[in-house]
Amino acid sequence: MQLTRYTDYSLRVLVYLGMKTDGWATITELAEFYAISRNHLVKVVHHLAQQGFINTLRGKHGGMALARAPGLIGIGDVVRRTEPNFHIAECFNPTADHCVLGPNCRLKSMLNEANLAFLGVLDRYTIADAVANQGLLASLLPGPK
Amino acid sequence: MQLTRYTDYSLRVLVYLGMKTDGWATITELAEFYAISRNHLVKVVHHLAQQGFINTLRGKHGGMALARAPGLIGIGDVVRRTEPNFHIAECFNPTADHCVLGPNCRLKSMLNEANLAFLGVLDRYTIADAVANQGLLASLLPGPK
DNA sequence: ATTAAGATGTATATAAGATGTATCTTATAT
DNA sequence: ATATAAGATACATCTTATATACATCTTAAT
Repeated sequence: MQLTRYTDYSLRVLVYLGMKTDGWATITELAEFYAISRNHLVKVVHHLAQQGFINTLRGKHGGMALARAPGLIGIGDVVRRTEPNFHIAECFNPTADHCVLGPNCRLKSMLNEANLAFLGVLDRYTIADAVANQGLLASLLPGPK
Repeated sequence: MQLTRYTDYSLRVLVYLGMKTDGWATITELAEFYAISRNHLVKVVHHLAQQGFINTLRGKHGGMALARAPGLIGIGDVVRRTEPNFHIAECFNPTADHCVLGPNCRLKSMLNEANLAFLGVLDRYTIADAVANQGLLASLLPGPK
């Protein structure tokens, strides 16, 4: 059981932005910092902007910043809007479900409850919580331009 | 976020065995009932036997049965022992972790807490709970030989 | 001895996910 | 105005995890 790297990267982008004192960054800067594919990050950033988590600006001196204070961005919310699906078992996916047990099986409701518990925990935290020890993290960042 | 089909099938095998009044079944019977790959099921069954959830018998009139009463087989236990990993994010996998934030990031502990909550819910249920409406399920089964 | 069942190891196919390439659009500094 | 630095978008490809298939071995009942 794992989240996609897409979701992982989404969270990391938001954490990074929460870490920066000026809150402003470019995709290239992020890709270099985390040493991950810039091309992939482009899509992550684009999606985060579509979902309203960040604001982006094209053109010279463009970049991105959090759209709200870090304390107002819930981790559960990010995961829910980023993870492609929560088809814990086959029966969660209407277009792929072939299980003959159907509604007679109680596994589905158990797994659903577990999934909600998972997200419920994440709903108790925000990006601000993830960045709590800002001092240490800041030391990893490149200095001010 | 989803469990592997391997885990899904493992649960279905146990549910099926819990459903049958005599508690005895063969791989072929299971593969036909669920209309899934027999070859894949072979491995699922083998693993369930290794983990002590079922007893198997080779040879003529062989097959499998639950090793304990359905009420003593916890769903969480099955999922934990069947799902190949719980690497919720990259940083959970020691051999693949490249994230520069390392221990300075609090996302990991949040995600871990969420994962434990997920399994915690499943720990409250057993195979017996999954089979609760035995009457309905029994009607789906082939009649006594 | 034969047969029906599971055990085991290896190989292959499939699908999802991650990444790469190319091109387009927008903003702004000069 | 124009050049340039950024993000936006579409498409192609590579990689890997997962699922499935195949072949052979082992065991037990008849």
